[in-house]
Amino acid sequence: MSNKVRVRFAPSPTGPLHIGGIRTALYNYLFAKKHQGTFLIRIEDTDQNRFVPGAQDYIMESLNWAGIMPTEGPELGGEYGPYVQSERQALYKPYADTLVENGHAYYAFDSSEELTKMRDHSKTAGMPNWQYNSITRSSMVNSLTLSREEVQRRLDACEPHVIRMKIPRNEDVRFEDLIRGWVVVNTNNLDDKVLFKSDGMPTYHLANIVDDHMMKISHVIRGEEWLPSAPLHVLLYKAFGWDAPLFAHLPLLLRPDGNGKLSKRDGDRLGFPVFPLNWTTAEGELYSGYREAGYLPTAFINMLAFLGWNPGTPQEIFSLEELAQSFSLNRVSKSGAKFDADKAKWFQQQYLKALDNTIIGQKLLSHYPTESIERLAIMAGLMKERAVFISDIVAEGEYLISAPIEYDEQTVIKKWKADSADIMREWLVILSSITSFNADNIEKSFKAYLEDQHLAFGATMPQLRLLLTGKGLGPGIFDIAAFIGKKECISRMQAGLIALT
RNA sequence: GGCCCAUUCGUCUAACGGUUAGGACAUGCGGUUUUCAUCCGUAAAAUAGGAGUUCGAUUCUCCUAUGGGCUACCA
Repeated sequence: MSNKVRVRFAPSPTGPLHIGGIRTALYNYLFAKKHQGTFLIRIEDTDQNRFVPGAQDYIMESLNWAGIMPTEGPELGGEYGPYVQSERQALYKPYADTLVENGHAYYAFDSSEELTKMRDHSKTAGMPNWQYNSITRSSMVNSLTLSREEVQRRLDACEPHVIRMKIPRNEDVRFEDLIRGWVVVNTNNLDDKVLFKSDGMPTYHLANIVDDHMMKISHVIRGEEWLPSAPLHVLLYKAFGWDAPLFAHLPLLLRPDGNGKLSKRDGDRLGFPVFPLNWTTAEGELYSGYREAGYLPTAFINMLAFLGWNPGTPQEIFSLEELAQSFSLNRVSKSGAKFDADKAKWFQQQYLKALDNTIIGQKLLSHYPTESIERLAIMAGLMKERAVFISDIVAEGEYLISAPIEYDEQTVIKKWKADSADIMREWLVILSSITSFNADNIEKSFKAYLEDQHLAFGATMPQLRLLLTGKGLGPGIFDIAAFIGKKECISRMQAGLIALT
C-alpha cells in the first residue's frame, strides 16, 4: 500500500452499538494496525430525530473495553477534527452548493408529505417502486423544472427544500470491492438521493463522502448494508472530482436461529448478549452486555474476529497483536455468519484457563474482601478448570470460603450409607492427628485408613466430600481439605455428621 | 415487486481446476481423573439443484431455488 492507511469507524449515536458494529470497528482497527495506519472514529449524528443521549459514551466505552480505541476521534482530538458531524455542520452546505452549481445536483421543493402520497398512489396503481429519479424528476417541483427566477424566488422566501443528487441516466457504475470483487450497478436503478435536508443537515451520503475525503480516509470498511449505496458514493466522488477510497463491505452477522440479521432483541431472547456492555433504555429496559456477562474482552475480541474472518491456519487463539499481524481483508468471507453462542463460550473458557491465577484472585477479591490474594489465587487454580466465567468460580467454589449450609440431596441419597457416619467419625479422629496438614499427607493418611478398614476409595471419598463441601463433585478433595485447613475441616465434619445423622 | 450480495458438515470455516473435501464448536462413544471439569482418542456430519466449459469441477459461466441486504428529507 503506497499511501498511508487511514480507516474510520463511523457509527451513529442512535442507541447501543451491537456486536456487529464492534466487529466492524475491530476489522478497521486490525487493518490499520496491520498497515501501520491510523484508526479513527467519527460520530455520524446528522439525524437529529434519532439521537439517543448516552449512545456516544456507550460507543467509546465499548471500544475502550474491547481494547480497540482509535487514535483520533471525539474527545481524543486529531488533525482532522472535529470528529462529530453535528459539529461540522457548517462545512457541508458549500459542498452541496458546488454540486448544484456544476450540475450534479438540484434543489427540490416537494415536501415529504407529497412524496409519500406519491408513493402510496403509485403503489395502489400497481407500481410499487416509485422513485425520485432521472425520469420522475421532470414532473416534480425542482430547479430542473422551475424557471430560474422561480427557483430564486422560492430560495429567497426560504421555502423548505432539499438538494438532490442528479443521477445520470443509463450509466454503469463499477467499483472493485476488496472483499467481493467487481460490483456493477446501472444508474437507472438508482434514485436521486437527498444530499442535503431541509433542516439544514446533510444526509449520511453527503456528510460521509465529504468527511472521508477531508479526513483522508484510504479504505472504507463497513457493513454489507451499505453495499447498495456504494454506487451513489462512487458517483459523488466523481462529481466532486475526488479520488474514491477503496471499499470493503463486510458480511453481516446473522441471528443464530432462523433468519435475518442479528437484532437487539435476539440476545436476551436466545440467552446470550448482543451488546458489548449493558444498556438500559430510556424506558428502563435492560439489554445485557458481554462485559457484565463475565466475558474477558480478549476472549470477546478473539471470538468476534473469527466471525467472518480466518487466518487460514489452524490457530484459533489470537491476542489482539497477533490478530493485527495476521489480519487481511482478502481472508474475510463473503457470506453472512450466524452468531454461535457456544463458540463464544468456548473462547471465554480458553481465556479463563490461560488467565493467571493471581489476576483471577484479584478479581475474586470483590466477592471475598476478607480473603488474601494468595488464597484467592489458589482458589482460582482449584476452580478455573471447571468454570467458564469468574462468576462460576464464585458460585461453584463458595464452599472453599465458607462452610456448606446444605448438602446436595442426590449425593446424600446415593453416597451416604448407613455406616458412613461411623466411618467418618473414625476418620475425623485420624485427621485431627495429622501434623503437617497438606494435600499429600491428608491423602496418604486417608488412603491408609481405607486400606486398614478394607474400604473402597470410590465409595468413601464422596462421603468426605459431602461433609466438607456439601456437594458430590468438584476439585480433588484433598486439595480442598488442605485449602480450608485442619481446624475448618474438623468443624465442618462435625457439623456435617450432625446434619446427616 | 425492483436492485444488489451471497450459498461447503447443525454452526464458524479450509481447500484460490486434480484432496479419502481438512479443522474448530456443538453432539455421540471411549480413555485418563476411582467424582466433576480439564485433557486425549474416536465416530457421525457438507459442496442447494440443473445445465454448460474442461481430460477433470467445491472452485469458472449461465439458469433455477433458497437466504440476506437495500429500496426515507435513517444511518
